[in-house]
Amino acid sequence: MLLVSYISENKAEVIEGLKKRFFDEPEATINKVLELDEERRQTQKDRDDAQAEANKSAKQIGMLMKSGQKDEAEAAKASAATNKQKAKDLSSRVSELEGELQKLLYQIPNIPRKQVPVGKTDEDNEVMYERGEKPTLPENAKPHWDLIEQYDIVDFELGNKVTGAGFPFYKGKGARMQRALISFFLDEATDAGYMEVQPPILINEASGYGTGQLPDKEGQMYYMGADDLYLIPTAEVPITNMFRGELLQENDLPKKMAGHTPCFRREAGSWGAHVRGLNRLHQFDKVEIVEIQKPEDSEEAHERMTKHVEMLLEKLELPYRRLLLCSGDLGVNANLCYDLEVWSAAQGRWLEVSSISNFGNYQANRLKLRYRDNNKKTSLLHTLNGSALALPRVLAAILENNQTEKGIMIPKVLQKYTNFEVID
RNA sequence: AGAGAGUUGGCAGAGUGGUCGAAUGCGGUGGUCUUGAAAACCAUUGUACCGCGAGGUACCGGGGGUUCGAAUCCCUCACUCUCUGCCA
Repeated sequence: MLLVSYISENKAEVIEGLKKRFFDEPEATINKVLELDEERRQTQKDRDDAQAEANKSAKQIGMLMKSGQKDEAEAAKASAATNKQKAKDLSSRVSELEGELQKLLYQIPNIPRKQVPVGKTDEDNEVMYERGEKPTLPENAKPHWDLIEQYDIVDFELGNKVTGAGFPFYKGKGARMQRALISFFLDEATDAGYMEVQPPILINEASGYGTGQLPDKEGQMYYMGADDLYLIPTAEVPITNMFRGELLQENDLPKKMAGHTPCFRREAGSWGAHVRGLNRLHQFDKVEIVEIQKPEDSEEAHERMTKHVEMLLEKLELPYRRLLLCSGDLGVNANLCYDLEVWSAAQGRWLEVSSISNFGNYQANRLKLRYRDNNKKTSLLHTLNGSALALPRVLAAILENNQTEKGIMIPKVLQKYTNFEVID
């Protein structure tokens, strides 16, 4: 969430940013925030004063009791009680105001950076560039959902029986491909300086609020009511929350972590066109990279992370393009986001395989994630993350793009992980 | 899962109703001394909110309660440890 101090110091810019996002009634909302904050401050001041009085009386009573002046002590109790009641009333008013303010702040998205193009849907995203050569497919080329059946490497029917739609089994060379991709991605991340972590895949409510999945995306997560835990939609949640509430030292920065987890998404209401095969699943595997950076370094880190993911796609010999997300498609927590899409030759369309986001201090403010610089000043940190990479669509593209009469050719870089060169 | 014991500042560890934001030790920072270092000595050393400031307020696992006054008493939740049980 945004800092109230930031909102009040950059009111015009914030309203402008919200308009860019097509946010409803930006002026009214921002004014309400500032009003609530003003009232909260005043009420808290009154409360503190009343409490100070009460504390003073309590000390006096203590001394009177000690020196045996019981009557005076009894008299003082009356006025202490009045102040105490007053402080109590004001306290609950402060909590009320804080609650209202926070609720409002949770609804306000991050402010898009200047370079973010204005647009409402993914069609308005800006294609920055394309890399790699689109393959020429044989005449009888098939989409991946046919290929996985032909080679019996992913089984949706089995998944339907055991769990339900969107939970496929990977079998034989298909399963081995998954393991190969995970190892490859993690090895590359480790080489790039990320610490490998294996986080829990269930998270508590506080973590959900910390990275912003709660409250707004509650319906997208699987919820385990018996234990009040959520299945993670992405490793971003547990990994970033490693640092929730921490005060780091400048010399410990940056923090760079990479982790592989299954990811779970209910995708409520979003089933329909374009979701055949591996294009959209309820459970999928992903390697995620997360960075905690000083504010002045986050922009450079964002670019470096994106380059890292592009390098992965290049090594896998997949044609890709880089998109600058428009204001309407940008996630609420992010101020800048690049998507990487791979060319899925038989489907003849681009598939999103990675989103690399810079959240500025928006998440850090929720997380209370700060650092103390070498001048002893504490400030909020910046958080970033990106998929490096999401597996099913990468697999789909490899299957489609590399299909030949002899079978599916495995990219060279993966062969040492698969121990086979072709799926046939 | 059952029984018991715990949770205090960066760490260790006192404190069982009043001037306790909290002894003491270690660690950290600054200084004295030294050619330099160590040792010793001196000083300093939590976070957040409000306030121009002086200063005020809150925080001793979380939440609630009793009391004029709570780290200290009560309730509740979470977590940790020990023993027993179960288990990859």
